[in-house]
Amino acid sequence: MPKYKSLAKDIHEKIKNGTYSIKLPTINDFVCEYQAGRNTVRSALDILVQQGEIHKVQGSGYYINKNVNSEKKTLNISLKRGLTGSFPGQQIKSKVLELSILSSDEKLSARFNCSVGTPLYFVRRLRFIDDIPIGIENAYYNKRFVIYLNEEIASRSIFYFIRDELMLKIGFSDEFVSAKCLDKNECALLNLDEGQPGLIINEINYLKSGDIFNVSNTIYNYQELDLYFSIQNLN
Amino acid sequence: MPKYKSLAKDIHEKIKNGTYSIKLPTINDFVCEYQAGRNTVRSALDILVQQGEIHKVQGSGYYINKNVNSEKKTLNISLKRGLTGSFPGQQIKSKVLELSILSSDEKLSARFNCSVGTPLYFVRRLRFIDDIPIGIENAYYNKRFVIYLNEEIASRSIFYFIRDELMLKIGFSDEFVSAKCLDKNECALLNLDEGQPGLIINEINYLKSGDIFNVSNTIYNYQELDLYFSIQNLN
DNA sequence: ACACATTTGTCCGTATGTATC
DNA sequence: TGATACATACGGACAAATGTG
Repeated sequence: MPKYKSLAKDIHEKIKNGTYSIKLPTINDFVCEYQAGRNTVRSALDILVQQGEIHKVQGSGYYINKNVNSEKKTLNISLKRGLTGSFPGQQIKSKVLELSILSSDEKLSARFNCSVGTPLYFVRRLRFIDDIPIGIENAYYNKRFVIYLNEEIASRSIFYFIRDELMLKIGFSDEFVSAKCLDKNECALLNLDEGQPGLIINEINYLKSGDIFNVSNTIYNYQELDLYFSIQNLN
Repeated sequence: MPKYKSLAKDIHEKIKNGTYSIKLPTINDFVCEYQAGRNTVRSALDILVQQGEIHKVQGSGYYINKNVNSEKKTLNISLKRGLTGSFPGQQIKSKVLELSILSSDEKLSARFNCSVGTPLYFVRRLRFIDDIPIGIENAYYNKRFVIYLNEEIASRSIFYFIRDELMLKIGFSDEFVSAKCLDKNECALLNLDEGQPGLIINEINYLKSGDIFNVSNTIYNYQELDLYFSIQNLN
């Protein structure tokens, strides 16, 4: 792990520990503490800025963000850790509704940027946080990269399997968020009355190589979950 | 404007022009072309990466992202330009449903991180793209920073007014996305049948100073709009 | 399979600009 | 006004990944 990432991790831990109250030490303080260069410390802090954990004010310093409390659970999507990594204290379970291998058709190939006929895994899961149904995930994985999957893996964390077992290097993702009216079956799975809405995320996940390894559509339970992310103005 | 931002702007224009096909010139090419340092060019390209316009592959180069086409209009929220800046070709109109000054209560003060009684503008607008009702925006502005507003300004772009006339420096924002069932009135405003859902964004907007100048809740027309953003994996 | 060139990633140091306090 | 702290910009060295032959 590069130095700036391990710095970011360490500073993140200290923030969670309550080591700092509101204001972080200055860059120079960190430079001394960690025996690192200024730019390295800046890179580390920028990670935490991107993740919505802190913000910076020129001429003043770095400050810990207050977290706005919602009645619902809040999924910080910029963390890119999947449910399992996003709710560490809580019990994440997944009921595998379907797991199959199929051939990519025209439409999927367009999304995957692969040729028609490419073998894909299809996984449909009902996901729970502390036994509350939180989302219905329909995911396709390009078998060229995700060479193996089974029900046991899918019932735990596909994300960790891909990252830590298959050792794939996850790069970036395109996220499309929308809403829709759910059908009878979807409502039943999420324990919702008929005609209720769902919060939809369509995701295209890329490896660091730029290849797409996963395309998914997840219907989240709007009564239980909020999405959160922080945006830095680049104008 | 700093050099890396003007570089980013220039490269962005060239991408839109079709100057490059898929792969961008190398960093070194840009270093020569713009007489800039390597890190400056990297900073410029990183802006475009953040905005989901390009991606990079170590050892290989920078590549233009394919844009996935949706049937709906797509709002790239990481651009932080408001509707007016996000749909440049199209006609943005806003019908001001309410504009008033009020005193911050307990709940608003918690969100604004200000004391109870602080004067706030409240603006409720129905927003249109090419005469299609696209969203209902309920926004509060801290009068301490947004010292003036009127209906004429609100019917155009509050965002540009704040940035270009009031010269406030917009920093970052917290975004909370959810869905809900709309009530009769909300559906009527958005030309939806009763009982239809809405895509909700709750926003807290900060200045570069770290002060909150705006808190808003917008109900988007789920039939017309998708949200888009790109996420870089920082693990 | 291997070596090599290319290209991006990380890290350091330094100087100067700009905003805050 | 001066001191502090972050922002921008440049240059150089080496690491790591990719692509080629």
